Amino acid sequence: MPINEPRGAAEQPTEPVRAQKRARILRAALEICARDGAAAARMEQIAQRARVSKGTLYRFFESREDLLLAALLESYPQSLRRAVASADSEPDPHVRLRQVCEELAEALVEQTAHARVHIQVWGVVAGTPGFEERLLRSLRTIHAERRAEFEALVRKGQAAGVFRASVSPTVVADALDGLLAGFVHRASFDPRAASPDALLACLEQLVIGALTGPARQRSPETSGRL
Amino acid sequence: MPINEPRGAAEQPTEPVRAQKRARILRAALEICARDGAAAARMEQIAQRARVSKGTLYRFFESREDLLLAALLESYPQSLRRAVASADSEPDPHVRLRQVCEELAEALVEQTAHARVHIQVWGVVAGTPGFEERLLRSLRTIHAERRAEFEALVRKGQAAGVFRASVSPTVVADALDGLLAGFVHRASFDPRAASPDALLACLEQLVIGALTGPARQRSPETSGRL
Amino acid sequence: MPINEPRGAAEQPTEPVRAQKRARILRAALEICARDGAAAARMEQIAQRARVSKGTLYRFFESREDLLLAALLESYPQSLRRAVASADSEPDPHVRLRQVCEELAEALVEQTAHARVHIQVWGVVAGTPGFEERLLRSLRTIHAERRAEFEALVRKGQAAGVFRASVSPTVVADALDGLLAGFVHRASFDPRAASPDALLACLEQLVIGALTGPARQRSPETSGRL
Amino acid sequence: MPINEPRGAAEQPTEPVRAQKRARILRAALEICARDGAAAARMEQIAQRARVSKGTLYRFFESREDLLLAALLESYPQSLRRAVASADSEPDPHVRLRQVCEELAEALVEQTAHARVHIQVWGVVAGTPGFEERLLRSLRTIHAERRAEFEALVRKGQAAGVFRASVSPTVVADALDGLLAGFVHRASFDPRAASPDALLACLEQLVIGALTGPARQRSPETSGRL
DNA sequence: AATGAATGAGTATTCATTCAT
DNA sequence: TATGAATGAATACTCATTCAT
Repeated sequence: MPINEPRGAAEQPTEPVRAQKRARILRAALEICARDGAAAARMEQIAQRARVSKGTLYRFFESREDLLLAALLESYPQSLRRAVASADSEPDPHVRLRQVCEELAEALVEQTAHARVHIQVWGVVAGTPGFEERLLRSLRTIHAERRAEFEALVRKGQAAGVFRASVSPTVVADALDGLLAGFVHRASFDPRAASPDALLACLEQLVIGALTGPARQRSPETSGRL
Repeated sequence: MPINEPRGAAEQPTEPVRAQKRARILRAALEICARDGAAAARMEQIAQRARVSKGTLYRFFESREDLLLAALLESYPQSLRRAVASADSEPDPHVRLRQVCEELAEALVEQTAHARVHIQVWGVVAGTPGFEERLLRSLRTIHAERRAEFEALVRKGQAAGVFRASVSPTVVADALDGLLAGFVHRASFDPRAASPDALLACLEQLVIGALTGPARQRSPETSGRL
Repeated sequence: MPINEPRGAAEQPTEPVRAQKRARILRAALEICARDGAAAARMEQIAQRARVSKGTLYRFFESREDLLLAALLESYPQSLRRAVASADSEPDPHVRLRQVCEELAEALVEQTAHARVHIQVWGVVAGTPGFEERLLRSLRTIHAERRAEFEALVRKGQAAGVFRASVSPTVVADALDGLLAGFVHRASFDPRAASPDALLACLEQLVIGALTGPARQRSPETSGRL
Repeated sequence: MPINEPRGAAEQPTEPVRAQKRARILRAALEICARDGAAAARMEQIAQRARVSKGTLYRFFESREDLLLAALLESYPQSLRRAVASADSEPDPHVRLRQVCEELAEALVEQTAHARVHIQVWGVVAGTPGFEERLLRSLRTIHAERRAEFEALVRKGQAAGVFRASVSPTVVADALDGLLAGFVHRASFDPRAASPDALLACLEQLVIGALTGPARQRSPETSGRL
């Protein structure tokens, strides 16, 4: 096999380098957007931060809009999906539901930081034909996937007979997604009030409560404290 | 004090004219932001639509940021507060809660339209020292007031003994506000999925359910009343 | 009448000022094109020379192409038409023909200076859709008018019986126009060889000769000297 | 000297390859200039069409101006000289003169196509010190050579006693060259009006007419031979 | 010698803001 | 007070040229 190495070696090193450069550019753009706002993100500044020249930016992205949108979208999935990406191996729906709620609360802070960039870039991309559509489509997909996961979780618990059948899985999924989105939104201008704890309390008292019954939210001795 | 009226009469007629002109400018700015995005809202265009000259704009607002922010903030309260401003006279907390939920669902569409402007203007104002802070402070106030109203409503029902005491009024207020904000956010890119009906279902099954008990929520004899 | 003056005076001064400014801009552009070439004519430079700001340029012309083309076209007619614009009152076709030939020879120098600008601007405008077509259409018109004048002159002389009827007026017009254009072209890179005298000799020996007969080009005693 | 061939054989094969590559580059440049205009001729595009890399271009030409100017100048002689390069063996000056006129008319179309490139490249080169001078010097030489050929033709005919001695050979040469240049110029924006036929008519009625006398030009017995 | 990725100087254009009228 | 002509700072993007491979 070492005999074949050289052939590929001549090209292989190129790709990682290119990918790294691209990643550096996107990270630079994201950092600047988060700090100064996307409207203030100059190509020159992004290039400097990524340690490339202005011209190089255009070897990777067609335009400023293209670059900023890529920076947003390629940072989105990780941030949003991580919320429900934890070990799916937990068999007990009760425990799993609780885990998911806690993960959502934990994700709040990170997502809030992202929300700022999201708004910034949306503002830049809005009105640019094609780009806004790409952004919207991407968001729809992400949220739809997240809701589908929530819904599957509820159905599994209902099938197992541990969650109330009277509550619609769709509604629960909408509520989980909606509460997270709402808290992210509010946290972007009022992080103190829209805290992870407050989100967790909502999820426990309303969502878990609806699925498991008000008296058994968690365990008798702790429910009173929440 | 009608007695004082005549005194100011010499200039009073001027004031309404000035106020009207200011309102015309703000309305023009808002319409253009809603249609083309704030980034595309040119001072020239705003002036034309408001039927004043470009120079006049600067007799009312210090800068473009100032004008756009004013257009956003002064349109905010109406849109947000209207959601809970309806007849507060309803004495029955059950009915009142239901009304509020329906009002929230109804407000969704209008608020979604406003969310677009909100994002646009935020993008413009972001990075302008002072202005962004004004925007955030204003948002905090609006949401705090809204949550206070929700909370008062819950407390009243609990005091009357018709709402469960085990649910925290704060949590319910957070959830109402959060669900609305989340649905508004999602509706801004997926209005079909984040429909008023879906929001209403969440509010009914989770919020009303938590306050009034799951058993009454769906039972034949009570569902009609809700 | 002085009573009416003030009314018009309030607006009238504006128009001349505007027209003067426009003319200043065009002259500045033309001078720079003639000296450095149109490709090197920067908007900044034109603005400085016209003593206006860069932004003002765009209040008069949509784009750089628009400005340069206007500078070329609005300087064209004068230069080209002057060649045959002299007193048309001369009744004797012989004398008139001779006058026209001398005028053409005199126009050579000025037109040659213009030819440089012409080439420069054409190079800039070429490839800009719409602008190149405007340039070509304008040129066609100018040359067609000039040839029509030449043709009319010949016909008049033939009708009077003083020019040979065997020579086609169209051909003479083509030749006059062609010789002038050819000499202008050559003079643009070899002004010494393509001199007004050389052009005049061509016109006399060939064109006048063809119309009036080889022996009588002018008068017996001078024909030998030419 | 075929004997010397082998010695250089080690590198000679390289030379043709190099020359071919150079020719490919020039042809590519010319084609692109003719189609899109010289201002739009990108080094990248020229390289692609010539099937070499951008870097290679600079092993043959110092700069873009150098390359475009070479493309223009090295295509010029062929185009211009071909007009009078045909069989010089014709002994009869009458026939030869007629041939040359017909060749000029035929050359018009091709030269007009070339004129476009000429203008384009001139526009690019103008203002670049040194290059513009090279262009002008080259043009002067080409036209001087052409006029010298015309002049020699006339002198030969006059020496043989078949052309009128009263017409200056220099003037005829100027007129032939001037008419061709003028028609080429005009054909570049009005190819319909400045047709080969129109040029031929001018040459026949004026130039040939002046040399052979108006009476013989159209008389039945000679017109067939012309 | 050949390649083509990287560079960065160079510029047309926009538009918020000013201020003479 | 209102106007809108004038201003000029600010910036995305291009492309000739270089040079490490």
